[in-house]
Amino acid sequence: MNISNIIASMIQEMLENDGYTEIQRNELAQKIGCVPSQINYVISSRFTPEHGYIVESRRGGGGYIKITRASYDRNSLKMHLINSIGQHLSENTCRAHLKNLYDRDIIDEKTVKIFLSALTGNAYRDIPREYGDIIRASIFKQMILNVI
Amino acid sequence: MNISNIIASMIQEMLENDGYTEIQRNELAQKIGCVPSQINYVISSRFTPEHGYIVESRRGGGGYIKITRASYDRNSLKMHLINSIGQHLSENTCRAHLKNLYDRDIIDEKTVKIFLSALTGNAYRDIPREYGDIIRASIFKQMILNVI
DNA sequence: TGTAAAAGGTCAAAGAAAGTCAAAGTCAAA
DNA sequence: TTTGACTTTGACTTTCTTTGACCTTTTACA
Repeated sequence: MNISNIIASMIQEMLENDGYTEIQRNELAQKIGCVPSQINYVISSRFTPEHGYIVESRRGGGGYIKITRASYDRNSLKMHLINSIGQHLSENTCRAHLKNLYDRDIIDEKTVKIFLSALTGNAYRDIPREYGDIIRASIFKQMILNVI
Repeated sequence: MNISNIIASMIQEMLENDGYTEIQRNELAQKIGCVPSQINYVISSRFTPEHGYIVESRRGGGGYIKITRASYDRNSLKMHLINSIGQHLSENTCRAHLKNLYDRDIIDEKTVKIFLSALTGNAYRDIPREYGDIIRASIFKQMILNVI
């Protein structure tokens, strides 16, 4: 059993109660006996949106890392979808996904509108296409987790 | 919990009644047990116009710091907000705006979550900050118009 | 009127977390 | 045995907080 797995299962355990936990990075690292940055490694390799987690953090005095498990129960379609999207997402593919979700009655019209206002349009015109597609992919996944 | 958060929630509490409070900086600092300038820090990091507050003060004998929660109607607030955002929008400023909208009951908790998932998080860390701020500004405005 | 006292304001340094990145290590599969 | 994915490590960076020395404005009153 490597250290990363141990860290991961510790975090899992903390999440057990209510799918939510707040950790102090340095404190946890010390308790486990690893370098602090390994906590980051574990989080970024095992607690990603693809895995169904939302991570927030704050630096400075009183800083923390907050991990939330998005409720899976709904439909694994959500996870499927998220996992099917790579690092990039074009506007067209994005629209296709949304149409699909709408057709299946997974999201309503208003929600489509919200998604579209965040994922298409002028917003993306002012920066290189490359970056637009990266950010669109990332936002899309995050929104699927949070909104649906 | 760090001291700044404690100070902030004390001020929040004082504002609760009628969205208005007047404090004595030194007195408050003494009561809390911090240096007076920390009060300034808290005010300038958490009670800004972006957060929806107006702060006035006066020095000398009988001096004070007056904090008021600004109140506008929905529509002018919306327009004001959109106009106040330029080409760039940092994550922190964005959060401040959202907190403000939430505090004023203009958007509910779920909507905050939707906004946050579109406007913050790892999505923006994979591309140069410059572009992230541009696209955040753009999406934010678009979402304000479409969602609220 | 001029000066001391009483506020509040500013700023930069030090401290406290978390984040990033790349180099080095491990290990199993081809 | 080489390769490539995954881990481990640590130096360096960024962000947020705490502290204190010094500054400015206002008032009181000799």
